Amino acid sequence: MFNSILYKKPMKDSLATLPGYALRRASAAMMAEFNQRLVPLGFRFTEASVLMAIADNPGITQSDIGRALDIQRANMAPLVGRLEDRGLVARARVDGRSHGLTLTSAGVQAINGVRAAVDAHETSLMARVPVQARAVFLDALNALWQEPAAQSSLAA
Amino acid sequence: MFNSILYKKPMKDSLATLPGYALRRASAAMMAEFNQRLVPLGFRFTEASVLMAIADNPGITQSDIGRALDIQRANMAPLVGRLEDRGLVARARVDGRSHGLTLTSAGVQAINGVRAAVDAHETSLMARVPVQARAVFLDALNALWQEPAAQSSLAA
DNA sequence: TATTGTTATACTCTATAACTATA
DNA sequence: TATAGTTATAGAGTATAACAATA
Repeated sequence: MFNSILYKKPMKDSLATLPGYALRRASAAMMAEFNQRLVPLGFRFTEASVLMAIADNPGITQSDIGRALDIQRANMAPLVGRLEDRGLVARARVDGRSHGLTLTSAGVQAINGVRAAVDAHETSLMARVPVQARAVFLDALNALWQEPAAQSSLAA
Repeated sequence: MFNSILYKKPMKDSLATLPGYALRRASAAMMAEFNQRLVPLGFRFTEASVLMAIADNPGITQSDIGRALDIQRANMAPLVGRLEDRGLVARARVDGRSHGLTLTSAGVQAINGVRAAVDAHETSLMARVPVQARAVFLDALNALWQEPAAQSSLAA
């Protein structure tokens, strides 16, 4: 059995020809790689994305972040709470019910590390995309979640 | 506030220009849509993918499926257990420790429904991909998880 | 020694319901 | 009535460690 790997007949894998399956595997692989980059920074993916949203939009509310990033309000609460406990984010009441979020100075330092990790990750990712696909790859991905599903998508 | 939506200034969203972020959002959106298609069939995504792997490779073992689909051995046990309890999959000892998996007749019927859902989903997905991207989209996605990461990918 | 299947366990993300206080 | 934030809870996917049986 010294060569069990070489002699093992390859399994049929009809899943690999399906764009939907490939999309999920690609996303999972890239998320795993990106999360490894975030480990030394002490962040998880959702925390990093929320920090970036606040850095881009100082004073934004939790609900607006949730709508933009597709994170439930209920899940934003403990997430922002952790960032506040770490001294990275400050809440300031906008009106009686809304909190405007801003980065503290420690938060600004943290976002710099996050952006470096993001840049490295995006470079690594695009390097694996075939050259002839690079110009259209981002638009194709964005079309899948930004465009409304075609009419009667569930009946297509 | 009758027009709060119209007058709400659009937030800056630097995430939307990142292929890695777009990949995750696209995958999440497509998974949500596909899972909705599977609800009436009574399956979850991982169950459907395992059924397809067995249909393509009768007699395959749990460990081989796990390696092909990137599912941990430990997580295959309860997953296959559920399919067996529903009478869709049969286990037959290959040797003292391996079980070869095959579909029962009920499993064959189930896989037909799964394949119909998959076909509808893939059609709906590709319809949203810009025409000029379709020829290269699948290869780009597969490159992201099938190709080994570039050397020193975490330092790139 | 390595592999298969298994159990137990834990973490992350996600989803819903319900509550308060405010608009 | 609708919205913001919160709490509690549950489901699904994923990850590691450990074990017995077998190769």
